[in-house]
Amino acid sequence: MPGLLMDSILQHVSLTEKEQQRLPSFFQSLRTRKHQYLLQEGQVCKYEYFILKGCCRQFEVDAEGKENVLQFSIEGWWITDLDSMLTQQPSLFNIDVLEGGEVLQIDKQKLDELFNEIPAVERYYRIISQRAFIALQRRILFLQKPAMERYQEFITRYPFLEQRLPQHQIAAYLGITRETLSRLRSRK
Amino acid sequence: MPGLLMDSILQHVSLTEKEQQRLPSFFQSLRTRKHQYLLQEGQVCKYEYFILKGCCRQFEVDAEGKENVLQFSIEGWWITDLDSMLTQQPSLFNIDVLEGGEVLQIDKQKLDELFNEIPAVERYYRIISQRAFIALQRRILFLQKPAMERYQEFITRYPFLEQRLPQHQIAAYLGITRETLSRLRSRK
DNA sequence: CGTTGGCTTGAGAGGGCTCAAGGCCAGTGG
DNA sequence: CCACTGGCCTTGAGCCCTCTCAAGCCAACG
Repeated sequence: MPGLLMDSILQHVSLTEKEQQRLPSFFQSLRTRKHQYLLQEGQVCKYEYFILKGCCRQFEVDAEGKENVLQFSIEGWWITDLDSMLTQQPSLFNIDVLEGGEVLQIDKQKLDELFNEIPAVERYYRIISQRAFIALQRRILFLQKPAMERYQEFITRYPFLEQRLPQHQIAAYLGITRETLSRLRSRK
Repeated sequence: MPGLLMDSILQHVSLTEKEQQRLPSFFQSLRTRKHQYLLQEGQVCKYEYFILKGCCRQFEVDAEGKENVLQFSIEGWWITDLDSMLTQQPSLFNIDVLEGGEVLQIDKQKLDELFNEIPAVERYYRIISQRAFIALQRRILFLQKPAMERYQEFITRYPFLEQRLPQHQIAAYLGITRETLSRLRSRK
C-alpha cells in the first residue's frame, strides 16, 4: 500500500498504468519501533527509506559525543545516507526511529533496476534531489544567522515538526544546546 | 569545444557517438570577465552555467550587508541558482565572476529538451545533484565546528581553491570574518 | 607617488557554551 | 495509592570564542 509514495512520485512526473502497477514490487515494507536503528555508524548503508508513518532522524555523533542532527524525516519523505549508499563505504551517520510506524525500503540494486525500467522514476529522483539540495542551501545560510532567527525560521517552515519533536532534538538540528533553545523560547 | 563538459558527463554515464555529437548544440559559449554578474538578486535565474575557464561565486547579501558565499565554482563545475531556476521566482542570490574565462550556458527549456532527447544526461544530472547534496551535508556538519576546524577542512579538501581565492572570500564561505580568518592563519 | 584593496593586529563586547542545580511530569513497582 | 525514578525542560553563573570597531601595513597600479 504505497499510496503515499505513488502520490509523491505523481506529484512530479507521470507514470503509465502499467508502471504504477509495477512500482510496488520494487519496495519492501517494514514496521518500525521507537529507538530502532535503521542505520548505524560504521555500517554500509544498504537502503533508501520512504516513510509511510512515523518519524526518523539522521545524525552524527561527533568527537565530543555531541549528536548533530542532519535531518528529520516524516510521512512522505525519504531518508538514507546517500554518501554511504553511493560509495558503499561505512557510514559516519546513524538513522534511528523517533516515532514508530512503517517505512518502505529499497536497496541500491533494485533502485538501479527501477531507474532502468521506469525512467520517469529516475526523473522524479533527479527532481527531489535538486529540491533537497535547495533546502540544504537555505539551511547553510541560516546557520550563519543568530540562534533566535534560526529557531524562528524552523518553527515557521516546519510547524508540524516543532510540535512532534522533543526540544533537545530541535536544538541538535539548529546547532545550539538545549539550554540555549530553552532560553530562546522563554524570551520569544 | 565543450571537451571539459563531455569529460564530466562521460565520467558518470555513457553516450553514443551520435549523442556526443548532438550535445554541444544545446549549449551556448560565453566569455566572462572579472566582476561581471551572471545573476543578480531580484532577477529570475535563466541559465545553468558550466565553467570551462575561470572562477565564479554564488552569494547572498544579508540584512546587515554581509556577503555570505554559498559556493565557489571553477573549471569543470556547474553553478546556478537552482531554486530560482525551478520556481522561476526572483533570485535571492548573486553569481559573479572572480576570475574571467569562459562558460557554457543552457536555459531551462533547452535543458528539458536535452533530458528528453538524451536520457543519459538526465541520469548524469541526477548523479551530480546527489553528489552536490552530499557535499552540502558535509558542510552543514562542519558549520557546527569551531572556525579553526572549518578552515583546516577547507584547505585540505579544496587546496586548489585556497590558492586561487582571496582570503576574505574564503572567510565569507566559512562563515567567519576576515579578521578571524587572519588570526587563525597566524596561529596555524 | 598617492590611492586603493587586501591583510594584519589590538581592545573590548557579546552571544552562546559549559557546568551545575532544580522542577515537573509520566511511568513503574511496592 | 503513593513513593520513586528517569526523561525532559528550565534557570543561573561564569567563561570563551568570535565579532565589531579601529588603526596600520604592504603591494599593486594608475
